[in-house]
Amino acid sequence: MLELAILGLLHESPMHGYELRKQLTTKLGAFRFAISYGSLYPTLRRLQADGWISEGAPPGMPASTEEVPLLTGKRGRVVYTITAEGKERFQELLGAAGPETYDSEAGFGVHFAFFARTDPATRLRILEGRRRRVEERREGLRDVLSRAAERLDAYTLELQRHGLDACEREVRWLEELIANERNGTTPQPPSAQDPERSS
Amino acid sequence: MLELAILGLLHESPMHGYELRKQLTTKLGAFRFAISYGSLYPTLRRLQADGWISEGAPPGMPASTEEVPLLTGKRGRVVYTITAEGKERFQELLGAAGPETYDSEAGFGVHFAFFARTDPATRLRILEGRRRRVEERREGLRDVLSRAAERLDAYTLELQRHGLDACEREVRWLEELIANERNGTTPQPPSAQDPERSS
DNA sequence: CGTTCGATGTATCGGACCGATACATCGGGC
DNA sequence: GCCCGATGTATCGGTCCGATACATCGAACG
Repeated sequence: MLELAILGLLHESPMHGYELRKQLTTKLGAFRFAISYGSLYPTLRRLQADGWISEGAPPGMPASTEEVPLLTGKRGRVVYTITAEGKERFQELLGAAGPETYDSEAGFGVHFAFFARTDPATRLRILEGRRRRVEERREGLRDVLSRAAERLDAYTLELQRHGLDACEREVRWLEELIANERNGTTPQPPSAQDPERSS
Repeated sequence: MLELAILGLLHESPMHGYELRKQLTTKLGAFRFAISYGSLYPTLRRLQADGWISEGAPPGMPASTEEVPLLTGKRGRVVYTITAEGKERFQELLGAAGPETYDSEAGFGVHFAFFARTDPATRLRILEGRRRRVEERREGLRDVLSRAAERLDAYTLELQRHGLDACEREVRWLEELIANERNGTTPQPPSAQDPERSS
């Protein structure tokens, strides 16, 4: 999950850890409150070991802009740049639409956040998969509320009702997005200003 | 988190792992889809080591009812019973209203699910703490939407909007619950049929 | 009658992610 | 001159998840 998110952000521009976390928080803030450094830094090191990202400025760009002068001490800010292999990996992860994509809030949120760079067919598959998942959950809650309501106290009942309401709302939201997706009226800016693969 | 949930369920009646998971799923199904055995069984063992629960039927009850006859093979079903210390521990956890109580969905959900056995003052503190947390999140989303809207693509924007909507809805829900709580018109069954401490 | 299949049931392992914590630098206000 | 909050990198222990394995039981199906 974090892997996709990090690659996606570094695909837009090189960044160091702190900035990465801030961007992660604002872009995915709707689904998770904040990403912990305890997961961010280990993941960064793993991505680097796998060759998807590398330390330092991108090879094409001169590294002299402004990231170096600030580090007077020993442990300066470390800028991470996505590699060519990393970009391929990103596309691969983007295209994946397995259960891990819609099972968790976070998983769906991250994929959705990069929908502008996902091809339309995959977008549709992810939205429909997510809808199916939420519908299952909704049915489960309805069953509990209709069949076992008398055996639960009022607070638990209220919790279920609130959960059911949220499910119904999300399903309606997804329906709308799916409909938009089908007739191309996507709420998305035309790809003119974002040429899909700028490398 | 799991600790509180398990103690709460075992407080109602002794149970084995499988049944525990099912109850967990229906009672807390509004917040988490299902609890994994990978967390359930280790937690059960930890609780047993700490002395909060014990294997076998409760000391007061004859264990002959129906849990023993089914185990013909070697590894039969293991019934867990809450101990007296476990009940104290449960009360202690119930009364806690720290950040861990409202920070995560799951944490809040579990506490809320046992509100019928929580004292009114704690209920109010937890609801208000949760509201505060969700309001902060809501403000963060509003800031992003008003200040950085033009720098985000339409999908990310839509995600934020949906998140903001969910936050506003939850705040309203909490307001209602808090109001009910304050003038005693709680949607809760009077404590007559559940004498708080039946041991 | 055997067999297969789904529900019931216990259990472990690796991995993802979090929360707390530590430490270091820098700019600005007092 | 000093402290404080924002910036910045990093680790550690712990919680929980997902996949997997394995065993029993009753019912369905040939």
